[in-house]
Amino acid sequence: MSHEKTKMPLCGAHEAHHEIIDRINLPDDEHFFELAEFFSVIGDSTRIKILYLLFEGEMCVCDISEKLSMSMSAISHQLRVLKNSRLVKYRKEGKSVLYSLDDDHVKTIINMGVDHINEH
Amino acid sequence: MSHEKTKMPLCGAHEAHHEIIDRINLPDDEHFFELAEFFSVIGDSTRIKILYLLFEGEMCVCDISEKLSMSMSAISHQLRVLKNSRLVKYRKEGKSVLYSLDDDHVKTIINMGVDHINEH
DNA sequence: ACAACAGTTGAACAACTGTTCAAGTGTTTT
DNA sequence: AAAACACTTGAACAGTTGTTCAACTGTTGT
Repeated sequence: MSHEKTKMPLCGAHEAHHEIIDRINLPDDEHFFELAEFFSVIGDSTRIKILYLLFEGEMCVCDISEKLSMSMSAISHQLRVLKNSRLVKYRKEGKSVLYSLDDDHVKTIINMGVDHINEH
Repeated sequence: MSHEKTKMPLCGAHEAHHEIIDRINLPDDEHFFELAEFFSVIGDSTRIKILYLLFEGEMCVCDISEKLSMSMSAISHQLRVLKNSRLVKYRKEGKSVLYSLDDDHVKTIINMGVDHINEH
């Protein structure tokens, strides 16, 4: 018992635990980085507001800007982030650029976030 | 009707589009703030790694620290964030503090994030 | 009682993020 | 051609975030 103590590289916790822990194989860092990046994108209130608006249908930058009482520049910057994460797509129509959701189940993910908050 | 729609200016002069937009009622800022805060918490790779480990069962700070090759202090700081968001709970056992998931459907939410990434 | 252990905490600091501002593109109207 | 419009872009700036460091609490072992 006292001999094993020096061998144990981790805390003096139960060996049964360690056998379980050592068996856990985590994905590589790239996986976690991409996952974290995705959740960070919807982890900003401005971007969630934009997504909420786009739940109703496609919309131009000008309208989003007006509806959220923010500058077009600020909205444009955030739309680029959403676009880069494939949450949003766009099409040009004359002077306007019409944005819409690129992915239907983003709505589902956000609603699960709403559920989590409402449960507490 | 459909031909006119494509040529119709969306901002400024014409009001047809505005009538639709004006009807949209967004929740108040507090709702968006809480939602964004929740997604920000799982929008960090260290915290997602911790959650992945806790998917396998309860674990002490020391083990998480060792498994992720990070200082106990760094892990402890992040566990506090997860605890404050009710994603994680803990119980004390001697010198150790054993952390575990507080909420089962966090796993579901993260898996939806994985799906989103894999689709692109 | 003392030392080692497991973990927490606050301050400090570098890295990152979101908004603003000013200048730019391209399209439409006059 | 020129002006107005609907955006986009890069730089700058303040505010936020994650990790480290050092000091601390409380428990266990000798």
